[in-house]
Amino acid sequence: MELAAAKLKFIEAWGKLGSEWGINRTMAQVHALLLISPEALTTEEIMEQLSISRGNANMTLRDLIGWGLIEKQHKAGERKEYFFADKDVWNIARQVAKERKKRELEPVLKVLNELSAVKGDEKDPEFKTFQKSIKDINKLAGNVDKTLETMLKADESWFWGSILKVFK
Amino acid sequence: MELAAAKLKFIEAWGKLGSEWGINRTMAQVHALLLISPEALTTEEIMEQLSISRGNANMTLRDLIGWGLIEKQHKAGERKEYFFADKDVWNIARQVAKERKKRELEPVLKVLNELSAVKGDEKDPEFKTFQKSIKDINKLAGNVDKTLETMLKADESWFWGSILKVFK
DNA sequence: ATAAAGTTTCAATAATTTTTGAAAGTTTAA
DNA sequence: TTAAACTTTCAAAAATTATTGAAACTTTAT
Repeated sequence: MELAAAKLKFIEAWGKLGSEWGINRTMAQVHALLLISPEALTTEEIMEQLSISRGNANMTLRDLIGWGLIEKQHKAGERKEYFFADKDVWNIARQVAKERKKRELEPVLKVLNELSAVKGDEKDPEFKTFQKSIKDINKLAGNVDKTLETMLKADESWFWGSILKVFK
Repeated sequence: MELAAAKLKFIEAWGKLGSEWGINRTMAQVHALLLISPEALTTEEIMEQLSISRGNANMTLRDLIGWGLIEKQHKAGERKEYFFADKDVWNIARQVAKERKKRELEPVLKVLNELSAVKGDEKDPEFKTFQKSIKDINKLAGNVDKTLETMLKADESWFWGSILKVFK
């Protein structure tokens, strides 16, 4: 396979994975493009390479900055803004984990905690089943939360080294 | 909070979480409903409680069966089909992990492996950057894959016990 | 065989999400 | 200032995804 074809394939695969995980396809594709670009790119270049509109490119780039996955770069003596992606895959994973934890896991944990406090008739099977499910989900979510906390602070090789050693 | 209100809140929260993770909201809500129901429910009851159409209920229930999250139950002397959810939250987590691994992670790993094999000019920064990103993503995906494999076979308390002990 | 009870299908519709593109806004240099 | 270069916004359109509901189908009991 040619490099050009391989790049397209990667951008497509990354876009598909993103959309399956609740991340808009274009956003994942722009991220993929910047991830494999040695140089920072302009909005124009991104628009052209992915055949997307200026508005879409602008919004998507803004979102990616919001996710902490890319940054703006200014080149001396140039008006144009350039964009580049952090190439460190472990940083990317941590950044995504951090944002999704904050945006999705934490609100759910909050609701689960409220629901844990609901009182009811201990003899009522409806109540007992509800209570047990909430308790179990809460426990699982708490474990996921603690593991993510560790991951966010950890060095890649230590993290996987520890996990894979135990799981040998 | 009343039990009835709490149930609605749980169904809503579960539906929202599902939709943020690429799972259709109705599917997550039906799952939530069955998860907190001590008894198996009929299609009629599900339609009514969630205000959804028969067609939607039928398709959603079929999908949930396909994900291995619920099962059909036949009651003696009754024509109707009843549905119930596995209440074991660890089983649910494993089942979801198993399906998403199969449906999403594995296809991506396949593409990444193909892309790892692409040859090019070692002096070309375009090629070097591409190659490094693919390699790094491949490594991360491989570690995730191994960890999921372990999780799929593991007992809940052993799994979290091992992880949290190391990460203390 | 037939009718009632129940289930499935799927074309049409509705809802939601994404994208466009042109206008408005901003910054810089002369 | 002015105008060119560039960026941002957002209402409208397009694309995608989810839902409906009625007809077709299947199963069971008589």
